[in-house]
Amino acid sequence: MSNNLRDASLYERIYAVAGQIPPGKVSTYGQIAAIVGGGCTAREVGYAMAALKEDDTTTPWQRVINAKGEISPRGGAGAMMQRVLLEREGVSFDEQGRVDFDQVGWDGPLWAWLDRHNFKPAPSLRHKGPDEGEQLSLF
DNA sequence: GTGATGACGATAT
DNA sequence: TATATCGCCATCA
Repeated sequence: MSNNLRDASLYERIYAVAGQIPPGKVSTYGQIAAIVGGGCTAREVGYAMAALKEDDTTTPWQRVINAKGEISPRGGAGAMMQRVLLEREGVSFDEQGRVDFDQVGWDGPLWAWLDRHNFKPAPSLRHKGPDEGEQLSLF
């Protein structure tokens, strides 16, 4: 794909944002959609993840979960593998199989990264991070 | 071109 | 808090 994502397909942009989630952190379908913008909804993000090959290692699909903090029920083995991958990164689940967003929730990419890749999220999401410069405020 | 589908989300009950 | 319903919009048949 091109370095400049302005002309990239919707899926490519979704994968690019998802790829910014650091190990040990998780994001939600709605968050990714809000960052990508431009007619992207949570459903599209989920659809994009479903389109990935299961053995894909270039996109951290396992770090994208639903807004309830649960791994999306996609039928059996895949969901369990996703949980194992996250636990390997240090993400803990409670008795109900949920994660704590206060603990492992992703704060979003740096604004400089968004600008460099021509993403245009709502300006209201913009704020000053503690030591990491400007970033999004998604929580 | 048209309708069905879906790794979702917000709201109502 | 746990279901039920409806809205959402890019793909696909």
